[in-house]
Amino acid sequence: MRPHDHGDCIRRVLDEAERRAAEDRVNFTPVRRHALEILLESHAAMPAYGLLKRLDADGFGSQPPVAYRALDFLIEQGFVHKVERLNAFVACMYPHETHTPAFLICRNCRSVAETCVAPTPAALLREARAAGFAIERSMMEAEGLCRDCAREEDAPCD
Amino acid sequence: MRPHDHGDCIRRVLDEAERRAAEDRVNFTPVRRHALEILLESHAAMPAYGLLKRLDADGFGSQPPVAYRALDFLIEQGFVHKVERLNAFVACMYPHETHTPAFLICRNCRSVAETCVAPTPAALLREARAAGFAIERSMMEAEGLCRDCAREEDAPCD
DNA sequence: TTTTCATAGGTTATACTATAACATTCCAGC
DNA sequence: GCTGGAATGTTATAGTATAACCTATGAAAA
Repeated sequence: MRPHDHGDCIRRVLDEAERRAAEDRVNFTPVRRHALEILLESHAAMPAYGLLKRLDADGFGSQPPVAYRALDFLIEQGFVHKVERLNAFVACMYPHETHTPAFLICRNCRSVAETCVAPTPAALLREARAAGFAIERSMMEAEGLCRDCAREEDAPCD
Repeated sequence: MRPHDHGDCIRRVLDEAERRAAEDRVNFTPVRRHALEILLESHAAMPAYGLLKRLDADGFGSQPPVAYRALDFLIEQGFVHKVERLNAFVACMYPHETHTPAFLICRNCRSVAETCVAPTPAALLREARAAGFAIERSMMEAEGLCRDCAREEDAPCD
């Protein structure tokens, strides 16, 4: 993850979510908003039960559906993505555009970088068309080493 | 899924797996082989506990590690892929080449078509390079409607 | 106003997915 | 025959997700 003003990051996404929710007339309730805030705290993926623990600590209830319902809503609205490889969730960094999420997942520090690629890669579209398959959603996930962790592995004093 | 001779399909993949296992001097034991045979029976993705049930019925043991160990081996060897979206497993249709699996997952019949696309899409590679991220593996999964199910949805007598 | 309906949230229970940890067996190579 | 590694057997438990049913709230219809 490149250094950046994370406060800005949070505000920008939260404002955009607020705006979009109002525009779409969907109910951005306190528990939903707070779930998004929690996910925005870091760029690492958070498991549902990690989110639940935080929601519980903040007085929103302790049962799994509390977390899963908030996540369902946030994903539906495109504010959050599920990282399938990790069974974990990250706030979307590009809530202003519909897109196919593509993740770079660090196997060392579990950080997740969301990158901006085309909605669906042309090669896959071609294959789908040839097979008569109608793509509705797609996703890409890559695993490897982020810049920082690669540096560490190189270090002689590992 | 296009009509095809599924017997051929199975034999081809099984032979190739056998050959590769011998070549790589890995131990293609009965339970591992049988797990692959079970997964090859259909192009739908099978959950680990579905596989386990089948293995148990065929006398290979009833405890989860039985299935997960076989799957670990088969995935390691590239004979099987995990479909993350479904938490389920499919036999690889291209065991003779190292590749990035790309799946077309039908939301209706759960069939999974593995398509042949480039190892990692150029756009993602570019993004990764820009972020200083070293990709080690990647995958793509698309959800939608397969040819057959699309036909059904169109049907007036739905 | 009262009814009605849809949406959100509370609560309990349970199903599904995956791995840790340790014991045992078997075989290859010394 | 001993030794060490790989595979398997077995028990227990951790982690992920949803079903089902109930209550509250509020806006729209009657």
